Amino acid sequence: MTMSIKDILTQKPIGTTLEVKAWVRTFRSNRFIALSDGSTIKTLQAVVDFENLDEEVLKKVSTGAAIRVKGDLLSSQGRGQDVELQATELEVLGESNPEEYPLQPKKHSLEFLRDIAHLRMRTNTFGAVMRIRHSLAYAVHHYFNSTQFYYLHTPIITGSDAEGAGEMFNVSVLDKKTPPLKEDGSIDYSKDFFEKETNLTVSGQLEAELGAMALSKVYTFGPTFRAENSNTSRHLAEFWMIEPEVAFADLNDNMDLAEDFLKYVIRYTLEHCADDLEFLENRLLDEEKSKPQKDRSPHPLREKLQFVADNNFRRVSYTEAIDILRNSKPNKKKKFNYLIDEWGADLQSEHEKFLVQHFNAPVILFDYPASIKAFYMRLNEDEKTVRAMDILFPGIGEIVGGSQREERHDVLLGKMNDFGIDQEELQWYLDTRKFGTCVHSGFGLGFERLVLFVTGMTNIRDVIPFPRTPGNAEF
RNA sequence: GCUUCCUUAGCUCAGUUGGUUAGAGCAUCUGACUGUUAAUCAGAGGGUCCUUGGUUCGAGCCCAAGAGGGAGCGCCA
Repeated sequence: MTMSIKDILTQKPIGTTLEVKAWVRTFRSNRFIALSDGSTIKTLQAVVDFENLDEEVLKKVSTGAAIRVKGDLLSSQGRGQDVELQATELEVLGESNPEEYPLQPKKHSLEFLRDIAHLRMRTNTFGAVMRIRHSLAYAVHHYFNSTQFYYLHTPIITGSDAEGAGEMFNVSVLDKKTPPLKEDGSIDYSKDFFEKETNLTVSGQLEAELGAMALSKVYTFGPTFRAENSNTSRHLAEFWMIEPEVAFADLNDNMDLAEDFLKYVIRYTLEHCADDLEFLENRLLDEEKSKPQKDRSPHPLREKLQFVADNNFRRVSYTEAIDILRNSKPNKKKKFNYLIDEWGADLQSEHEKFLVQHFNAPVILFDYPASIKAFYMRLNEDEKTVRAMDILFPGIGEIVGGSQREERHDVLLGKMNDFGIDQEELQWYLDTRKFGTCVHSGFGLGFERLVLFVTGMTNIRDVIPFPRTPGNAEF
């Protein structure tokens, strides 16, 4: 019987004969092989009688090799594990030349592993991150399915350039050296594949709104592309975004949804990824040992997650936040790089960090000045602010951005004029406000930022299998 | 895009004021040992000191340009 290592270690069918196919992590004392098949962070110890095995076969049992082991599962004589596989058969399925294999049974820097991203999932750290990433994705679908949302597949190639969420990657099959030109010398996209200019999507929100106007509650969960030259540990050029959109929901409903959703998926990983979280927690503690006290995390990873799952997020209006910031110590002592003096200022990372620390909890900021937010956000009665909200997480900053959408046709039209957005381009979007318009809201959540928070990793390039960033599209 | 730091063995790093043959730990290989858990012990091999140009009698070290990477900022999710 072939079993996964996860099943063997949880079911512990002592006394049965099993076959395992897995990769060698370490081979100690010519007798003990630590085997990993990626099903769990834990390894299965296979015990071989090297006296009775072909020496040539044993020599090929090196770190990284794929092997098949058949044997009897026994309770272990050693202390490090409950059970072990006493091998009766051993076959090397795929060799791994130890002189060339870059992964050694020792610690590697995350920067080095990033260079060998095609192999890094074989390490404990990346195995744990990828399993948690999977569980979070599963929990996302589970949450929405169980609350009557429908999963809407919005287009990846978009003909709309009015989403306004950032620089776009152009999609074209035209000849790059001699593209067809219009009379004014610009590229004639009517000769292109789609007979118009197209780009990779920067957001599925506008299309999700169309879905919500028919199915009431929808969400997207797909790849998103931004051609911004952003060089930070929180940005990717290709990332996965979750965008729920709900008809008949106002901003308060939206905040409730986002908070409930985040708590659910975090709780889900606490329950289902305990081994991986424990490993990452210890990894983090170990790494932070060399840091000064002030740079260390205030709480171990799982405690931090439990805290977020158990406590209410602090809801603070932009206006209140400005008051808090204006009267804060770093502002009065001019420690901020950007001092807060008047209402209307955009909040910088340093201010968001201060607010999260000030409240010692995740913070939801809402009702921002209309001038610093997108055209589609609903104007408040004060005509100065819009029903926008951002959720700020410790260590991550903005994890969610959302709003109640402007459902009034004339107001939306006015805003589009103010922002210089072509009406004809978004005729289909305006139609939702013409036919059966209603109050509706939604938000966008950067999936990788969620994975960052839950895993305690610090660079977003380490929570996606193959990161795309400016100057880097390897693998 | 801006600021700043870094680049020496497979990996992580040390390398004094510019001075003879560039070091350590781990990894790898060889041997010993064998119920190990970062196994242990002995030995060996392993270098385009990121690249190019310059200063100098002499450059891993100084200067300039370039490449790659990290952190921070801006943009955002």
